[in-house]
Amino acid sequence: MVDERQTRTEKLAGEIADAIIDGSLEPGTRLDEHMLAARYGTSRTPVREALRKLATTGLIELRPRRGAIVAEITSEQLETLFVAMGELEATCARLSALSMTPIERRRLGALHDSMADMVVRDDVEAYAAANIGFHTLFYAGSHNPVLADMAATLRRRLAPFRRAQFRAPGRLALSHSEHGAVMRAVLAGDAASAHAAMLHHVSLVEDAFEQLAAPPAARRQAL
Amino acid sequence: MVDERQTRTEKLAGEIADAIIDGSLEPGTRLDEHMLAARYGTSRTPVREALRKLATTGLIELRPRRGAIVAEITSEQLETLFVAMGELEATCARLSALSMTPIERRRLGALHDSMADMVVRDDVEAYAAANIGFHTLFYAGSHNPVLADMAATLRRRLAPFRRAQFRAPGRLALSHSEHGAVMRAVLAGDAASAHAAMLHHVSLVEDAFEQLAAPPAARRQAL
DNA sequence: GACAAATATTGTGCATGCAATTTTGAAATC
DNA sequence: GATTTCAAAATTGCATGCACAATATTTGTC
Repeated sequence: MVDERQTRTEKLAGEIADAIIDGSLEPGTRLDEHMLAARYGTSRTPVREALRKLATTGLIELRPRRGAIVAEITSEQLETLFVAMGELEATCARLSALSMTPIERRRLGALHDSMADMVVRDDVEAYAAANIGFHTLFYAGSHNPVLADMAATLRRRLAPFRRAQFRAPGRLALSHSEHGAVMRAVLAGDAASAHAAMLHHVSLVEDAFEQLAAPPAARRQAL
Repeated sequence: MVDERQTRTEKLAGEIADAIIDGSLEPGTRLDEHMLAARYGTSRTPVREALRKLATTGLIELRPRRGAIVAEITSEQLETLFVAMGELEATCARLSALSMTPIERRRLGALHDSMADMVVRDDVEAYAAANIGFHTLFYAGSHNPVLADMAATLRRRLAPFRRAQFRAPGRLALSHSEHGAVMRAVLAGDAASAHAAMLHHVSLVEDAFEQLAAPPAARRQAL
């Protein structure tokens, strides 16, 4: 059997979070403690502790004595989350411009180059995966784990709403060109430009989301 | 009896957090579940749930199967937290410049004016209290509850390390003048300047902290 | 006397059970 | 037929107990 070093609570928190992010648990779903305990083959205690943890990330809503539900997000709150993520990413880019090491800068350039090929091949899958890596480089490059954590948590939380971000025609090339602007500013050590470029880049993603809006019905049917 | 609407878990989380922030529970202290349960007159279950919650804010460290301790912070981590808070505050100021309502702008001006009197009277207590209000105005003014929450949480977490921030001579006047710069940029709707001015302002606070550094011994004795 | 191994003890992780609150459903009234 | 009232069911909050892992202590050996 796999070396089971993490506690049931942690494993549960991860699995429930995944189920929410990949859409198996829709927003508004009641998270009955008995039901979850039965589904994952444990008692209610670790389920309760996992729910508390998820509640702090905002993924679920915990109402005292009234149980937990998968967080329902209004389009207004979604907008707020996207803005917050954009600002955090921009801040990470700003700090990256100031404090990335030469090795980190080289990695950034290499990744950006390899992504150019994916654009040419129109390989959406590969690009989407590499895109996460690209942004993660700035989290790390900020050399500030606190901000990096916040940004990563938000990105994860918004994942369900970004699935189709590269579907629209021309998105890949546009994204790559935006990446280039951010990268050049960071490599030049220009903090203000890096901030502005990243903010502009993530705003585009937000726009892409809005074009796909009215998602509740669409997402439900997608199950 | 007081209307006890919140659960024991929530109340416990609050009380333990307060104890950590006001210094009753020193960094490194082991948080024995039985001990806490006895001290607060409950069973271990709500204590455990409260500890999980505090762990996500970073106030305590939860090591699987090895119990919880009040987070020990290295000066490096503290630096990271101060930088993160500075960036978040600067971001809130930036957004405030873009989206504060006329009413919020008027309140900002009024508070800043009233703080001038406190500087003249050298009323450190009043100024410290008003200072929190001043910064809180930007959290609200960002019109982004997600960012506002993050900033407020960080400010709270750093509170123990900022107690003496206005002690040094001339600090009050300096702080007030910095506030003025931030305020003017925000009122002028100059996002970039607001960002820069706030970043500069909170960096000063960080410097003030560093002058008081080597805090472990000093803080212990202060109990 | 120092170090290693074995044992005892403490403390966490989790299961289970009970009390109290919330929710649901049905009956009764308007 | 709609609405209110009340009781039953379901569900959460919390307490308690047990098993196992981690730590402390003791014992034995070099």
